[in-house]
Amino acid sequence: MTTGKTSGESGWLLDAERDVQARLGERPLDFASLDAISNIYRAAGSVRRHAEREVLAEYGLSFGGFTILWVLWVWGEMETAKLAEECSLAKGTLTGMLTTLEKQGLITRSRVPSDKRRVVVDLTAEGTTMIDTVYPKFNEFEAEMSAGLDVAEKQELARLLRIVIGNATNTT
Amino acid sequence: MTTGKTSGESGWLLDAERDVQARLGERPLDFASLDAISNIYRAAGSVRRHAEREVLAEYGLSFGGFTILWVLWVWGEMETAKLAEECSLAKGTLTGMLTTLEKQGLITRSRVPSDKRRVVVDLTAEGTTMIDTVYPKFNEFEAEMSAGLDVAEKQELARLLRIVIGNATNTT
DNA sequence: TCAGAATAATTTGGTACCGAACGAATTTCA
DNA sequence: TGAAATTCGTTCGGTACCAAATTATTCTGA
Repeated sequence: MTTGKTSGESGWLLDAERDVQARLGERPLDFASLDAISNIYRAAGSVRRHAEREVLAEYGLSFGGFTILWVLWVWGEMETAKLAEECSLAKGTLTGMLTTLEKQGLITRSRVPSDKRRVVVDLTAEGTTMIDTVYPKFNEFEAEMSAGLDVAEKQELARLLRIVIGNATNTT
Repeated sequence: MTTGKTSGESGWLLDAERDVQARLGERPLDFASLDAISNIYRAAGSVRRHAEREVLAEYGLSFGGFTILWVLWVWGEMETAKLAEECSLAKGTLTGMLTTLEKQGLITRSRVPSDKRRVVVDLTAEGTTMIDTVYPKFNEFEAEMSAGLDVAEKQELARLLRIVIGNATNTT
């Protein structure tokens, strides 16, 4: 059993870190990296689920769908290959999600006349209204998720993560 | 096109932040929070995909399956409710993944004699061998993912993320 | 004691997501 | 030119994942 620290998920990591140390203490493992990296997907999962439940569900949007809308909103119409890259999605996945968003009337697909293999995606008026409405709420949510960090700490967190992202994307 | 900031993904958010600001005009958004939080799921996605492709695929493990094995390895046998919580999985999801791992011969399920509703999960010998083999490689991978950060920075990253995790799990 | 409430895992129905295979359109170069 | 290679988006098969409904077991109280 886990012993200590009563509570749910927030006490979890402290226990985990202690227990891993106990279990694996003699082995030549890099605990600092373990701690840093494993917390990344833990945090991402918690934040994502929380966002879907508390912010996005009300509008019928998945996290991925929201991201697509957001990217189009910020950068304007975009071809699918570029869009998939910006959203960190496999292109096959994007196809399905675009179909969903299209059915919801939030985006349009149109083939490029000069190269009919290519498809350009853009927000509809409804899509624009949607993201206009949702994003401010989402940003409030982001602020809640980073409560307890001052601005310098938020910037530091973003900077450190940017280095990790670089490591994960540049090295094959 | 993405324009600015030299290279690929590390400059991405700076562009996005600038573009969002332009798009939203004078609206009072919290850009520091946006930057910090959005980088979390970006990093998590990159790291996760990279782990599945470069480390786990060779052993036929999904990221979630690996996590289950790891938790059992560190803490020993566990009831499913606890296991689901530790792995941040819905209990229905866990059921399916346990079935997969059971077919692979890596874990066993057994009902608790004193309460036959409950199920205890444990590693088989094969499961133990598997995680014994895989985890050191996974830890190497974690070190690669945090290359460029010194120990203090890794600890700081972990600390900041722990605060976010607390925010995402405590407030419902 | 025994019917209903509570609790545990599983099943169900649906989306998201990936990698690989596919087919259509375009480019290359003999 | 025109056939082969390349480059698109989509389709396909499969896993992962969630929320809600279901089934099996245990607990509760009149």
